[in-house]
Amino acid sequence: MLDPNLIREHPEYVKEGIAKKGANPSLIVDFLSIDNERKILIKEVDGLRHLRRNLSEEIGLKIANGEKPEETRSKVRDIAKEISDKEKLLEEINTRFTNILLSIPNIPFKGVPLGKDEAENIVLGRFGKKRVFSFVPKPHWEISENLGIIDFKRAVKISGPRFYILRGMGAKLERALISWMIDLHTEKHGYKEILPPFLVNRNSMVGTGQLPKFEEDMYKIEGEDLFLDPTAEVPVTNYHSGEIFNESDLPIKYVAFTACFRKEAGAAGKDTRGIIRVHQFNKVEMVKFVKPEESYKELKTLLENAEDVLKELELPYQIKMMCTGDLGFTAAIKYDPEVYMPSQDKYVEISSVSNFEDYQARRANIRYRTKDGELKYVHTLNGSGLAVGRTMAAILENCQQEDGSVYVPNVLQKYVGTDKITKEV
RNA sequence: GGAGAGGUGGCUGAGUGGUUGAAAGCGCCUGACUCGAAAUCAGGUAGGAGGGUAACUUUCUCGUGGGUUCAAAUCCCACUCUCUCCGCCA
Repeated sequence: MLDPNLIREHPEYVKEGIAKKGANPSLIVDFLSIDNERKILIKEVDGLRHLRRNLSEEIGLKIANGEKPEETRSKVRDIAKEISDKEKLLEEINTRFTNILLSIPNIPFKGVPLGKDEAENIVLGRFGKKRVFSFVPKPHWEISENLGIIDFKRAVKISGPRFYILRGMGAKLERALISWMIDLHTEKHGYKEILPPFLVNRNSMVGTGQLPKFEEDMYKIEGEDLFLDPTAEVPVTNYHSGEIFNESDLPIKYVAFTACFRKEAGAAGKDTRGIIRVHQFNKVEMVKFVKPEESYKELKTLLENAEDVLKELELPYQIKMMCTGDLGFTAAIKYDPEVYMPSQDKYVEISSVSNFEDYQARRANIRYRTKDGELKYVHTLNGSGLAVGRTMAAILENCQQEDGSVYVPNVLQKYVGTDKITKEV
């Protein structure tokens, strides 16, 4: 959430900021009026509590002195009644206060280009060499079905649409990608590996900003306070919720593999074939907790770490910078590395690297103590490194051969145990 | 799932109705001593929300929520989590 003081002191700035994301600036007007009401009520309640306390102590003294406290006692009884009435009002207003704070999105970083939606995102650069094909490259779903390494039909039977089953070398390639990516980030980039639960509670989902606003996109366990991870960002960021670091502990860098579960509620008809948009996919995610003054430096290396995966796999990619309208609810800035898919001659999002500044840290209450003893919110960042299913799709398409086989990128051969995937039964 | 025990500050651990947001110890910070360090001595050391430029001040928080009472860390109820034993189970 945003700093309430920032909203109080610079309401116009905040209004403009959230308007760039397409949020309604009237949220800020509402917030300020609730805030005002709340402060008045707090003052009243605090005053009454103070009075009650003093009179109660008086009663104690009177009893000790052998005096009769009845008169004071009935006075306090009346005050207590008044307090409990006002407390109910305060509780109500506190709920409204929190709810509105939770529904105000983060403000874009000043360098983020203004834009309404994904059409106005900016390509910052293209990297890697696109292969010249001597044949018409096939889409990954054809390649994989021909090879017998992905089964789409039976996935529908046992689960439903937007699921898929990996078999044989398909399954092994997926496993290899996960292991290799984690090893790359732990050994080369200095991240600590975490394997978190795939189910998290509501509080965690609120902490990272998935809830309360995007509940319809999340899978919920019926009758329990549990949701399926939409991304490892949720368990890993909340790993430190409510905690206070020492300044010397920062930065903290984690890499985590989880399966990710998404309803894809608003995506009807989009990417219906293949493994690009599915309800369950594997992802390796990097998460950082850093000092505010270092967060943009850390963002840069985070992006480099994500790009490194693509570089080592020798996959052509581009970096897109999200415009204000496509940043999402919680991010202040976001870069999307996109991998080249030959069959469509298009770049497809394969990672997403964001700085949330202190927005998630406030929600999840993650702070650190400076050398001077001051408490401050950390900045949180995360980036996929990478979405494993989409990486597999990219490998299948970019590394396909005319005979239908697929060569395995150098760095993976050790993990897969072969340099070539051929048709299997 | 059944039975029992227990949740107090960074940690250990006192506290069973009235200046207790909380003794003591450890840890940490500052100062003194020291060439420096250790030891020792003195002092400081939870968080949230209001108010105040600030010093400071009011209030809330002893797992969570409710109740009793003029007054609750302390009494009552519910829930929750942890630990031990039994059962079940990958």
